[in-house]
Amino acid sequence: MFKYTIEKKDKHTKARVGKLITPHGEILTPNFNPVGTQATVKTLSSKDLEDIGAQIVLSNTYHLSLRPGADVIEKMGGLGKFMSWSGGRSPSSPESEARQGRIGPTMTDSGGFQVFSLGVAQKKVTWKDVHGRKLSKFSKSVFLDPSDTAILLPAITKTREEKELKKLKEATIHDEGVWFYSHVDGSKHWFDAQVSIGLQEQMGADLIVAFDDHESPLWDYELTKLSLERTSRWGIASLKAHKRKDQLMYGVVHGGMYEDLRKFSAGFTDKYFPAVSIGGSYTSKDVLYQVMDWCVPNFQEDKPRHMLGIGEVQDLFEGISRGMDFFDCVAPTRRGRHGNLYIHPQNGGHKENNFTLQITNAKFILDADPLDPGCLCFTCQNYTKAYLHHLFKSDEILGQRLGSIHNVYFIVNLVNKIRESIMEGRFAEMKKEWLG
RNA sequence: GGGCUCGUAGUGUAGCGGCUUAUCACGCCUCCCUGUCACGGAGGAAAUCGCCGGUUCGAAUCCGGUCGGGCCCG
Repeated sequence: MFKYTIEKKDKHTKARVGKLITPHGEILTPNFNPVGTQATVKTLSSKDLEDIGAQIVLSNTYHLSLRPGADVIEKMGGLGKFMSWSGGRSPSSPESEARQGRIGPTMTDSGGFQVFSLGVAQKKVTWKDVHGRKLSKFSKSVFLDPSDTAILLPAITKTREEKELKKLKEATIHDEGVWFYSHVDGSKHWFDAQVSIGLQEQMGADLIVAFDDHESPLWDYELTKLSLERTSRWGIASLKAHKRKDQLMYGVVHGGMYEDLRKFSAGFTDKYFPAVSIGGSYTSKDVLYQVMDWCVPNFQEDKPRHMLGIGEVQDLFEGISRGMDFFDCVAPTRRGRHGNLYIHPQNGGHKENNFTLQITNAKFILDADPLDPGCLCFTCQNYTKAYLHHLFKSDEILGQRLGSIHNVYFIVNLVNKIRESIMEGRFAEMKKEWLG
């Protein structure tokens, strides 16, 4: 039902091109998965995603189980059918092929990360460098002190004052799972491996993720080790709970920034799971790349490798060159909605600006050029920077949509071009052109 | 002709003798966003309080004049 084959390996790096066959179509790697947390990639229709060339969409078990409920998605024919996702255009199939009724590949995240990102990570911390300057990267990565308990804020608290006045509800992590409070209505819920996998089986995505515990990068070795032990235990429990054979399950590597924990976790995950992923939060890009360097040598060649939550331009190059196959990230859509739009190196993109420009800047008021000259996306083919600037300054919905179309197109096709460069033996060259 | 009102950043406003180096909102400028609670988060610039003159130790705040807007009575 699933088959992963390596088609081509790069001579100078660990980069590789592969093909994953799933029940709902094949996916070429390296591959970027747009994130559609609530069964929608915000502002984009399934037709938009097809036109962009996306091959798979990632949704979230936590969000969908709270609303509309995994049972609703099951009754509506599963995640792909529910969102009318017909999949990307296969290079081998003709443009005119009818898409009616076809369902494309989907993936769900386990919900483990949300226990962290909506709970443990809620306390605000600003990272500073050795000179006391605020770090531009990861400055929003917020982590609780190990002694604090996790907090979830009910959505019914609308203003900051209300939030402060409301009694904050704690989420508590136990050996077997997590109690947490819904951000939708404040109701109490239990998540563990059996629950997460059961929900993911109901929703029916092709690729699913084992239920994992997420360490804070601020935690010391002992706390991180305890967290990793939970992840390992929950991973095995996830495998035991998993019945459907038409779903491929990723195990998740953890261990924070500790070499021996990461190496152990990578080997452990590779030993038990048919597919491997790397999870975590990272205080810098250096740590992120170091973690991948530790993990990858412990993975077997022929298993799909997913880099959870990662997908900025530089990180895609560094991840692919280290042998990672799949990436997902909210950056293209979130940046797209906030007017932070990707541009190629020849148009001013570089590492320092994350290959983006801020379209709301006043210098674009009368700019008659396309956003990213040379880009073939719908936005760049039809609109000027001046118009995009106006849309964002006016808070018009079309701005968010055109920004998202461009950003997702940019990243999906950047990875597609990287894949081609590996096939043609010029990946290192392309990486140098982009990163210098 | 007489009377009453109002005049504070781009806009709308708070303050009505020392607690204000003048409040708040929007707007403006810039930065940030890595398994999305997110049209979100952070920072910044910008007003000699219509003008002139008094009273006072001290005036955006009180008084007089003046200019401008609005209203009322003849």
